[in-house]
Amino acid sequence: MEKTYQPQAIEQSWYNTWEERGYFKPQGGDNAYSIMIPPPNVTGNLHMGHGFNNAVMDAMIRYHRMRGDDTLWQMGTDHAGIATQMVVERQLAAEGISRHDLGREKFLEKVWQWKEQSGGNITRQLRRLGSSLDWSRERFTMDDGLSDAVKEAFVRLHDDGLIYRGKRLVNWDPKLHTAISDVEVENHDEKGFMWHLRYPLADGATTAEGKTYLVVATTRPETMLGDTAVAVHPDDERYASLIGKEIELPLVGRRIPIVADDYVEREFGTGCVKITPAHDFNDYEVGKRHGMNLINVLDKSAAILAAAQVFNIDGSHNDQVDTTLPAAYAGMDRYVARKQIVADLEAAGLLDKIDDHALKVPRGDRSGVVIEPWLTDQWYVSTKPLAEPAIKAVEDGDISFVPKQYENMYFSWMRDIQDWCISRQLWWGHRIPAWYDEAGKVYVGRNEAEVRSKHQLDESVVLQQDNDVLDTWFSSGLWTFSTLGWPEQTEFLKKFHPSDLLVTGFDIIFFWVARMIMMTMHLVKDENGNAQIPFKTVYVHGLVRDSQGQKMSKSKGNVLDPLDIIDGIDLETLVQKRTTGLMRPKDAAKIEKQTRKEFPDGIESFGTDALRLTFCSLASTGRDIKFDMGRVEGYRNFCNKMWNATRYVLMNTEGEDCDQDDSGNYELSLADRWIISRLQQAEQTFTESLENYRLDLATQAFNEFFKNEYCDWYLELSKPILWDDNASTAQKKGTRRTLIRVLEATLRLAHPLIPFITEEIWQRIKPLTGATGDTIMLATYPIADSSKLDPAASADIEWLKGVIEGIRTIRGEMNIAPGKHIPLFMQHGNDNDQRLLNDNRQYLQKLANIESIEWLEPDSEAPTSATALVGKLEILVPMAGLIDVAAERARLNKEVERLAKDHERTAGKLQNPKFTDKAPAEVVAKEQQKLEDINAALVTLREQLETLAQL
RNA sequence: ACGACCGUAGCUCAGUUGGUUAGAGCACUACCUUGACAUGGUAGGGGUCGGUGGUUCGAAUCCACUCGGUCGUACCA
Repeated sequence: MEKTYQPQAIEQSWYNTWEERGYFKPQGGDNAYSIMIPPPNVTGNLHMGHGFNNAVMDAMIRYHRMRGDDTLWQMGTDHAGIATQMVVERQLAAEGISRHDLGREKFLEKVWQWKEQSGGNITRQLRRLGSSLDWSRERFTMDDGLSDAVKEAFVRLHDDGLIYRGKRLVNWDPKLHTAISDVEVENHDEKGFMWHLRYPLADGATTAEGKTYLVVATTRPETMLGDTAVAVHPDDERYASLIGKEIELPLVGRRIPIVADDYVEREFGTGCVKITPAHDFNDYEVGKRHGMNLINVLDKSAAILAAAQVFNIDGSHNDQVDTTLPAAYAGMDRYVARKQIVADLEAAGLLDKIDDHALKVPRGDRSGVVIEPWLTDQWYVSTKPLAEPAIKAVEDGDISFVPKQYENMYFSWMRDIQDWCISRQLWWGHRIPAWYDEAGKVYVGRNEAEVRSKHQLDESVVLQQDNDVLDTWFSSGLWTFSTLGWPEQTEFLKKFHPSDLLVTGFDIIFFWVARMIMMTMHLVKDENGNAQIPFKTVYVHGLVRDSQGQKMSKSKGNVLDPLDIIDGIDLETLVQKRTTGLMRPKDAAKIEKQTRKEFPDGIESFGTDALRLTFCSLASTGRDIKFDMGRVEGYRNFCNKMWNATRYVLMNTEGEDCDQDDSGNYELSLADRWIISRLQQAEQTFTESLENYRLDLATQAFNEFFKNEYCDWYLELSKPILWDDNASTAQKKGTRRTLIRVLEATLRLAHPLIPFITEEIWQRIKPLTGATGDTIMLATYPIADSSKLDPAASADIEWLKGVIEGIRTIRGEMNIAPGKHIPLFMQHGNDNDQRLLNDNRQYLQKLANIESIEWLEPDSEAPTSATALVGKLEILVPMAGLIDVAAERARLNKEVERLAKDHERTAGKLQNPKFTDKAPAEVVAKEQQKLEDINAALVTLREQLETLAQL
């Protein structure tokens, strides 16, 4: 074996081997276990979130696969409507072509071409993480099967009265010309203004103060063209007499009423609010309460219309209201119009004042432009009826969240769920299966032929399919079952649905998790006709943040690419990567500076296993994690330790009889029995931790066992036997057998977390272990065997450790070279101590570099020594020529001081009758024992100090 | 403003139902190239567990208040 661990040399080739040999396919026993991957965006690139959730999912998948379950990790990607369309549009734009030049059909061909060429990026990257996904069943939300599922779902929901079309306010992106969802809107703090406008009262009315106008405050003066009322608080005495009177809307000349609504805050501004139901979500609600019209004054690009469009609150067309708008603003962009309108109001003496005002501005995350609440015809899913069973499924525990507190988040959202706008004005996506006749009547069906036959429409009726596509989340909502072949009742659907585990971030509980639950429960039934859930457990993980706790983002330039941690990256390349393609190029200098400061030498290559171990170690309670590169390095070093421990084991077992043929005739030493016992405990803890989704505790248990027990102690304890010419063949065989078999079991135990190094080592040691099988991936998962627990061996080893540590402490603090062989005395021990000495003399001499050990009778004179205590047993290192008296006294004094403090605390407790009366007897007994031990130790140490004082 | 979560060593994090001297990794100090490993070993230093008050024989752990941080919803014209 190479002298150091080199992940680059092993990881990719093992992955290729696994995939080629079909190990990722379901192939276990009767018990099915499945996870559906949250479909990554096909335009996407790997980020730390993927790294994190794949580490978790793959750990669970590999664990269950090794447990013998029929295990499916379903792979697939989603088509990411807007993102993909924009990528291809950008490409076309470089050639000077717009999608409209091409037309819909041709454009979609281009998108598919792009997908074939570039859509595999993310899937290649996921392979680098070691994820054991079933690639043979990979799906894509736009493939034929999933598209059929989408149509089927749409039609069924429509037939069940749960999908409808309506005119509503939506988040409209005036650049991309589509509705977008709330998650695609980012609210930024920006500086703006509050314009105070004077709205003249009609019919000579005056305010209580005698003014002929009301002052309304607004951040969006241009929307005043669409005002339908001014609202005041019903209890506001200042305006009580004006309620029901009218305003003459400036510039427009339309009359609008003054209404009372308790939405208005009396204290804010002037207490008068202009109401524009067609351009503001809050105003829309006010408008609904007062039966106002919706007056839309903006076109799809957010420019002012030549004439307003007026609708009744139910969305129907209204031809009663005058649609005249001032001609001067027609065609002006909203911000140009804003300037002009303010200027015109000022000229008319209607501008009261302008204040600075900080506000949240909603911007489209793709386009960066300010989102406009805009009135459009859209398709909606009626969510209330779907939410009810979905809430119940979680209440009843059919679905549970880990950690549990996320259930509250789920409930609170589901309780006031809004109808879901599912249409998008894009070309790339699932086209809505609805057709219109020339009169505008809509028919829904799986295809045009079905629509015609269902509604008896012959060829003479011209049908036109809806131009819009469905929200990408609509197809994602079907993910757990559409990927398994629904609406066909496939074997896979029967076997693997409901899935077992969903691993996802809390930020999409609403947008994805909740919708999956609703869609699945409505559409998928079991044999008994009962609603099926999509998954039993939702594991919610936190966000991966940078080392400062900042959210990682391209614009902050603090993004880490998991592949750069795996492969390493030099500083210049990293700087370049972080500073290209920025939304604001002027940030480049700052980002460069901060990158050079944080990674002066770039990033080392740590390998996938170290990265995965880091994610697992941080995966505790669903909280955000600050990514710490130091930890990756630590785990890389840990892998190196595994590598080198293996070299030691191989060095001592290759070509030897390790009982690989199960011939027996071996003898287990104390150390062998102890490490085997300890292994059972590690297996127990590790498995329990996995079952509870505490990968951090599993990681900890593994490290603790492998490094602190197996490497630090067991390997050392094996040396005195293996290197002892007098040791018997049976003893050596027993030790070799234990060395190799414990290592082998440990590899299987840890394989779900660190697949590559465990496979590499397993293959190398396999012939010596008697293990069979072609891969550790499909080897049996270790299960703790309580019959192998050996408390007696553990107690003996604890004694041995205590003695050795006592000697090492003396050496360390007294500056005795570790290699110097020293004599040792023991005194005042009991029979057990004496037995232990006799049994373990050889271990002690070898591990503590002792030249001789002498057991002193209680009454015999001991040489002046440095002392360590193991229980009552005194470990004496003679000082002659080795130890400075003053130093030893200082050391003992420190120890006495510590014990004295402890004594005081413990004695105090025991003297307190409240404690002795009320505390459980075993706790009291424990304290008593402790006090005795402290007393004994103090007596011994003080005697020693006396002795030293007399020198 | 409301709700959730968090605050433990210089840094990143554990700490199960209250019960020895509050742990790990990284960083730090000293010593050590010894026949698996310097991507290492051994020993060591470092914490009044954000603060205050309470419950309790006993609180990092439970309760109340408070300060600070993160996130979500509402932050409104």
